[in-house]
Amino acid sequence: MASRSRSKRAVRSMPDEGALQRISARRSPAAGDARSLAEVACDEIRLAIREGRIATGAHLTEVDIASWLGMSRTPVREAMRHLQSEGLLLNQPFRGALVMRLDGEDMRQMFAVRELLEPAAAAACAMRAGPAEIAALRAILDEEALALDNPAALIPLNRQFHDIILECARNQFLSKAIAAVYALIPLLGDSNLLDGPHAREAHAQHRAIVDAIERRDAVRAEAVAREHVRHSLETRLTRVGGSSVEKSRRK
Amino acid sequence: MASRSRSKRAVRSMPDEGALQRISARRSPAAGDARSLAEVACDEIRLAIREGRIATGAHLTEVDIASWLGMSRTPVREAMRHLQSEGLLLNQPFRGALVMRLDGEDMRQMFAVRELLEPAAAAACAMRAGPAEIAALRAILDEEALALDNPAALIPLNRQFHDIILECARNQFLSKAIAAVYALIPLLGDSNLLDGPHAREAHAQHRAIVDAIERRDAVRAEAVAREHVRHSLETRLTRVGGSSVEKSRRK
DNA sequence: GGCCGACAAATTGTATACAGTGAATACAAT
DNA sequence: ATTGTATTCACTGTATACAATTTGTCGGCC
Repeated sequence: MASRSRSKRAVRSMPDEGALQRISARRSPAAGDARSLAEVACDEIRLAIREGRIATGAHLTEVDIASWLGMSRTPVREAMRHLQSEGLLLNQPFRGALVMRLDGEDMRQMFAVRELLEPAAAAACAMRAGPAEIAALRAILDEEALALDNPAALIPLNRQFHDIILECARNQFLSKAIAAVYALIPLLGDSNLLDGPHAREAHAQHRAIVDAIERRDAVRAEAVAREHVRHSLETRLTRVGGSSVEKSRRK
Repeated sequence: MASRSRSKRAVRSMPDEGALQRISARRSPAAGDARSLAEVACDEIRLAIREGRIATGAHLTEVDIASWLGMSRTPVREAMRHLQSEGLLLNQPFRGALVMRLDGEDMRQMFAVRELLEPAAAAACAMRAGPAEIAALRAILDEEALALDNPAALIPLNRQFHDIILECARNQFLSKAIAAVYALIPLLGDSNLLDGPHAREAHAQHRAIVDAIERRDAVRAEAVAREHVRHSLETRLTRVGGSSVEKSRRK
């Protein structure tokens, strides 16, 4: 009935003028940015999804994003295509893109695969790690120990920890497979590490994994890594169950 | 306008003129193609790599591909970006892209991960398969049996077989992870199914997998699938060892 | 009142122009 | 001859204009 005068159905999820100004401050010509606008767009969109500024299920169009980020459609298009191939966005041929949304079943599927891959990475790492890698892991552990109640610091540390193990496994296909799964983590919302008890338990498991790696105990590393993934899923599930978040039924 | 013969200059490591003509016949105005040029470009490049018309290690530029396929740089660029994210091409920021090449170690890594994922898919399928899926698998088996010496028919059947199992596993993340690994298969060169004995053994294993699935014997399905992957790697390795090793053709 | 076709709006798909980057090359100075 | 510097060149990164396509809406017709 109401004639569509504007193209802003997803208005509430789009950052407005304030954010726009903040972002497009990137335009300094002399700065050695070295990142293409497409990469910037990709990261911005991903971040906005992770932080909930763009809601899951929202409808995105190239021009909206382009004007939001203050660039032309070309790099935005490239970024959206990339996010589509990652699975974060769902392409609709002439109608824009939808931000994918995951339900509890999807989450279970994700963790089932992680439970397959991450223990394998830990085991491979245990067989290949050299002194340098073990030292790097220990350094992360120490930093984690000091940041257990500081999620903002803990989250990148956690990522580094898993990256080192993955790199140490020296299997590009394992890395690719895990990356394909991790790509959808921004859709899960807040990190588990915001939860203090979970962070402590996760840190203890990290320590156990490094201990096993240092002893070249691949079996133990694999087992602890599997437990680590399981624990992560449990925390997710209890957090969802405990909070008031309910699945919205609207299509 | 869309003239089909454009300036075909500076074709260095490109397919020859025959291929060029064959491809650019795509511009029929009435055809309900429904595929974007970017998708066409993506498929053409992938196919050319798989068939060896574009050598691994070759240097590709957007303009070369664009003039080869008779389209503008925009869809070509999109396709190349996609192939880069798949890992088939290696991007060099302002200098084009290289066709990735895999050595024996890479191949071992790939099969190590497949040995992790495909058995899991078979097991999940064994737990979830309904009559329809089992019938579909049996139909494929029958067709395979008739085409054991016809690789051109066998190859798509093989893909369908694995696709059905994967879909039946009903885990989008497992699918994504396997897809990430499979994406680099075009770099491996000729299919194992060109080898008669291998094709027969693979068919027997397929049959054993379906039998296990039908009996809901997840453990057995998993074991046979693992053996299937191992056998595939062995064939690859012996073929490489036996045939002319053309590793260092060019730097 | 409901169905059907044409028109209009919105959005993507594609082409192309132009600017920026980094390597190769030519040239001058030592 | 060698090295340092300027120029050129091929290529990508980005913006923008235009074509194609889908969908929703409005009017007419049964």
